[in-house]
Amino acid sequence: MKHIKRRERESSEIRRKIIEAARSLFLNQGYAEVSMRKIADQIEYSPTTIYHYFSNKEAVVRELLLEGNALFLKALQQRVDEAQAAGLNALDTLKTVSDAYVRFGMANPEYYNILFISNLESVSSVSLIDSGSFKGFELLEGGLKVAMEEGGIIQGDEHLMARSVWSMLHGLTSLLLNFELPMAKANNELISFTIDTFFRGLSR
Amino acid sequence: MKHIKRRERESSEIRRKIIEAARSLFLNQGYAEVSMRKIADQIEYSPTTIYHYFSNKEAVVRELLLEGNALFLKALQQRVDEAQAAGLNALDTLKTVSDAYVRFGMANPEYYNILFISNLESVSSVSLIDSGSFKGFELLEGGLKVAMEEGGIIQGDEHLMARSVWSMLHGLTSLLLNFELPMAKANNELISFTIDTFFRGLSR
Amino acid sequence: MKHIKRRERESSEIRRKIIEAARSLFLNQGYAEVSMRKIADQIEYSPTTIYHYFSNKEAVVRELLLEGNALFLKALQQRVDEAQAAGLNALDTLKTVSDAYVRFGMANPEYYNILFISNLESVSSVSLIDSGSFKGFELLEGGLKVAMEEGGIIQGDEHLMARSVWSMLHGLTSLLLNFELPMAKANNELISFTIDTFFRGLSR
Amino acid sequence: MKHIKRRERESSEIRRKIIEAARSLFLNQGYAEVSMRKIADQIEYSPTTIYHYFSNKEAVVRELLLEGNALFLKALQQRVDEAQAAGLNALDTLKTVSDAYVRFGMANPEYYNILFISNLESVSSVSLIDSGSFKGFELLEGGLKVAMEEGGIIQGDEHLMARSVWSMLHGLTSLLLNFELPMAKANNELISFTIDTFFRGLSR
DNA sequence: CATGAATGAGCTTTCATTCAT
DNA sequence: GATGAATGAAAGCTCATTCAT
Repeated sequence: MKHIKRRERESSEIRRKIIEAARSLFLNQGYAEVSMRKIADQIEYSPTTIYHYFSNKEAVVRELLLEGNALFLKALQQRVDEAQAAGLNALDTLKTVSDAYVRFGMANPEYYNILFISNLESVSSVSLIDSGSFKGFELLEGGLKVAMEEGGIIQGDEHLMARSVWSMLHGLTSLLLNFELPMAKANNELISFTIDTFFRGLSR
Repeated sequence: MKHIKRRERESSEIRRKIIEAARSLFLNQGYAEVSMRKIADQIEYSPTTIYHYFSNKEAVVRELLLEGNALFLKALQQRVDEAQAAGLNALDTLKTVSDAYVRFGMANPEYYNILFISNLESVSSVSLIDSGSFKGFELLEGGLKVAMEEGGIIQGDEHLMARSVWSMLHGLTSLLLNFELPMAKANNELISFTIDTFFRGLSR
Repeated sequence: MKHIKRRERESSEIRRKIIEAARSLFLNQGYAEVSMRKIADQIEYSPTTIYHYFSNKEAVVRELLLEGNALFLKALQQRVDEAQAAGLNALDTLKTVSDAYVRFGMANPEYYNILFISNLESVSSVSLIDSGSFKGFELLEGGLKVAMEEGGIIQGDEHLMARSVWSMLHGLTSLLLNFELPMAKANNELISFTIDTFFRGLSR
Repeated sequence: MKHIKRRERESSEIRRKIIEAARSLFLNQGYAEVSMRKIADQIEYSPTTIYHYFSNKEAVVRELLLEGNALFLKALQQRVDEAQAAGLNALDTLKTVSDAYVRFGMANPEYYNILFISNLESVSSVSLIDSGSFKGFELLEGGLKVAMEEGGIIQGDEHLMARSVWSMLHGLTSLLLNFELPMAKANNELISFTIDTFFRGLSR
């Protein structure tokens, strides 16, 4: 029994190492640079070993994608829970969740890239319906609907609004991540200013 | 003399062909798929020939980048000129230029990708100061300053505001380009709604 | 004791499964496609398990070869027995055994390929003397000798004749198996015509 | 001009070397052993170089196949011509062409294997209609028809007969090539005996 | 008895690039 | 001005096999 447990753990450890390495390569060099060989080099195993744990390269990336999805959704959901615990209204909840979106991206640039920037067509087999981005979208849409009912924001098509909010958040995040413009100063300020401005535009 | 002239012209023609081919490959298959061999195949010259006109692959991409920059800036500037010809105030000018930004991205996805999405680190040698994005940024910043003076928008740090506007525009454009979410309906509606909302948030 | 018996039986079962899987891969995809991994996958055991029952890949193939040999010889012998039970003369016996040869090949293409087409040099360690092909050859030779004595066929070197008959049968079988020429029509007709013609040539 | 010629020749020389190497590997080790690397090693070029001359492995094998086809047909045709020059009747022509068939196989074992033993499905793109085997078959069929008309052989379906003759020849050749049975003695004797016997069976 | 772990060697193929001509 | 020749490096992947447990 112990034996089995140890084995399983070891198994998982290498699996972990593999996707950690993939994640790091992804972060530092982009998708094109994630190669089985480089992963193998990084974890100091032979390339063949990776094929023990993943059936091919796509499977590695898919795992990364799924993991990112889960973390992303968890981060959003957690902020929602906190907001509700604090008794925030729908509009303020939307704002704090928006903040959580951007924070997630900044804290997990590699995941954010995988999820929303790199166009991983090859891995599209991951069901969009189950994906964090889809669920996150629904969460956003739901929040907007409630905010409308509460009268915090203007009436309108919540679907359209959700796409609009998402655009703003995505732009904010991806510029922060990939374009450290020389004039970049206070990122925090930019984040709150942008979110505030946008939601002010939505307020009645 | 004539000879030389003809040669030069031919030279330029091939240069043209090369970057056109690169652009098309970029558009249709993504950066990773742009290879010297594929460019050569497409223009029906040998790979070696490309090295007559460009010292290496990076140089080809850089040229594309410069070209994209120029077109991008031109598109924005043109809209500014039209706005001024029409006697628009600063706020409305900003809005129509914002529209131009997104339209450029949609009309020139390959350039937009090269300029703002693909992280072409290798080509970072292109001076940012001269880049279209930088000039576009200044243009935006200037517009915001004037709008403040005109009283159309709230007072504040125009630099911060410019980054904020840019974020919104970039998010809008890149989501439109790379994430045709299944729920995508009316893109035009999304564009105008987002821009309007954001600038309403900036208005006093 | 029971334990051992059970184990042995299980052992044999897996041995069986292994060579069955190998045979099926051989048949469906050719020798090159028989890999230890694929066999393992097919029987749903780990590749390592195979090495419990066979020392290496060659051993698996050799087993297949031996099995094929046995079946082949059995098929021929059975037809001989039937012929004698029916009181056929030597010439007619030869003809019906020839038919059995071709039928065996068509009914067991994978074995026929292993035995007579694939050139399994690596497995040449199987003693030819014990092989079905050798025994089959002797059977053929013996039949020819008797037929000569009976006066059904011309006098001559029965060894040479046996090789000759074998050639004809092998050509017939292997063309039928591996070259379904578009003009292929009635295989049965071809078989009987060829055998009849050849033995008419041998008749006095 | 000289320059160009030399280049072309060199070009062809390497092409030659490549397919010679492939041919030799084919002969000595079988199709599975023909690898781009091994070819490259044998001709002492880098594997990449081969891709200058052939677009992929299949193209190399296809060239071999085409070449074999051509040589095969040429060998048969030549014997036909000789027979006609010598004024042979149709039956004797068939017999000498049969001999040529077997001689070709023995003289060019690698080609014979490629053409008629290895089942090169991947290369089936070579049109069967144009193939040497098909043309050779037609030649055989035609000869049989004439022989019937001349009264040298029995009346019958010349198509069936051609398949039958082909079977006999193929069996003879492939046994000679791939099964040097220990009892092998006089191959020449076997060849003529088998051909004679078969055609005696066909004679009226 | 059975297997998970691991590997070195090999596979076909594409890449950017250089060099001589 | 243009190219054919050539390559080293790297890609994703499969193979038979060994070893410790």
